[in-house]
Amino acid sequence: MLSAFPEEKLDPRVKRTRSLLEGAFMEVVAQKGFQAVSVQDITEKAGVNRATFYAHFPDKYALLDYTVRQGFRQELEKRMLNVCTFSMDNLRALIIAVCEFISTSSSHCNPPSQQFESVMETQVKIQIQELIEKWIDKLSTDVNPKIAATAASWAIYGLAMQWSRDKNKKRPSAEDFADQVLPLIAGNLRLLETA
Amino acid sequence: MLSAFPEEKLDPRVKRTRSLLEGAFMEVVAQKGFQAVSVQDITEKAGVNRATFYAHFPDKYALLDYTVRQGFRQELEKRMLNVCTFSMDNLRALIIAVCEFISTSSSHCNPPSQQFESVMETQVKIQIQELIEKWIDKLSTDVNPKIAATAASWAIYGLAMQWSRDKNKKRPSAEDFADQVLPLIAGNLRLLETA
DNA sequence: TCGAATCTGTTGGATAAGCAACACAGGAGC
DNA sequence: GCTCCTGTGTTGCTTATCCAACAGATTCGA
Repeated sequence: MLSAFPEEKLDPRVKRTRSLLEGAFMEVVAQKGFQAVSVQDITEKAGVNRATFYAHFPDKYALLDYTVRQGFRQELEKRMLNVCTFSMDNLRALIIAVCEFISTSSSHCNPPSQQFESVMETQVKIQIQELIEKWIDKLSTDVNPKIAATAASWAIYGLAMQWSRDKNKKRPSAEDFADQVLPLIAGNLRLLETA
Repeated sequence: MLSAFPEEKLDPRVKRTRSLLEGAFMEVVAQKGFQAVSVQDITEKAGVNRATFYAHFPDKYALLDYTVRQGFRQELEKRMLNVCTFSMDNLRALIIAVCEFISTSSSHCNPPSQQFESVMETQVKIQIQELIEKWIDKLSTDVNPKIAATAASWAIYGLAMQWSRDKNKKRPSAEDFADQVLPLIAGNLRLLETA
């Protein structure tokens, strides 16, 4: 598999350690919430020395960044969105991915702190933007990739956020919601005609 | 917890490595059978360097020893038999433990090789024997601990083996079987009167 | 307000794990 | 016979992790 992310030639020990920290982090955050969690909690649960933690991350905020980033990348990989070109179907799949990632992630942190949501927003938007920018770059269009990708990433995240916060019984499924907003985003990209 | 097995002050790295090897070993053995498995298969699946394997075990047979030993210890710990004294209830629990351990283990190795069963028999009997010897030591009785423990361990293992090979529809549950043979074993220990 | 306790980052030296390379031992096929 | 191939153990050197100890920050209750 030709991944777009070249983080695969790492020392096995490094992979292992980060993965252990990531797993432990998610567990303890689910139990106590992000704020209440200490670095000690994480390393203890992970079976990793505290000094080793600091060799990888400056603090728990950096681990949160890393965890969210990795999580969303996996979400994209799962749907093969990391190895594809632009199409309406893929854009739709991306919107669904964002909706479901936000939904499951935020339900996974009790209580959901401001810190948490802010980091999630930053990291996820960055990756949406990078992906869409790559999509546009591969097309021959006069749209400015950076501009269009920025607009689209903000729009997608905002919409997905609103959807995930919607507690109404009649909230549409992620798929239906994606169908609903798809033309809007596509118009945002000014790509309705080229694809 | 005051465990009878002092393997708890190990460097976290060696615990981790052995546990990874053990897990990978069980997986690949379940897939290909013990004979067909190579050291490479194991280390690859475990994400551990092959040289590291040899730093812990001379070959795959030693890993089999280790895995069986650890597995049975966990079986004992699960039932709290590693931290108790002799009683009929505990003897009964031990018989059940042996039955179920043999049953699940041998169903877990396809094809079940001679090597496999032989190692299992050796390792499990050793541990039954050690446990019973400790039990007897704590009692004030004129029974020779080594002799009695040897006889009991062979008898228990043999009976459990026979039970686990019994493919009859009307095979009793492990509990019923234990009740059935309990007096026999207890007589073997000549402890009917002292407990 | 003052300790006591807990958590945070950081350091130096010890130890385990990783890696690449090697010689060697079967086994398969020609 | 031969070579090719795959797996086995072993080695010297590099790198990551562990550990104990430290000083400073923060929290919390007396």
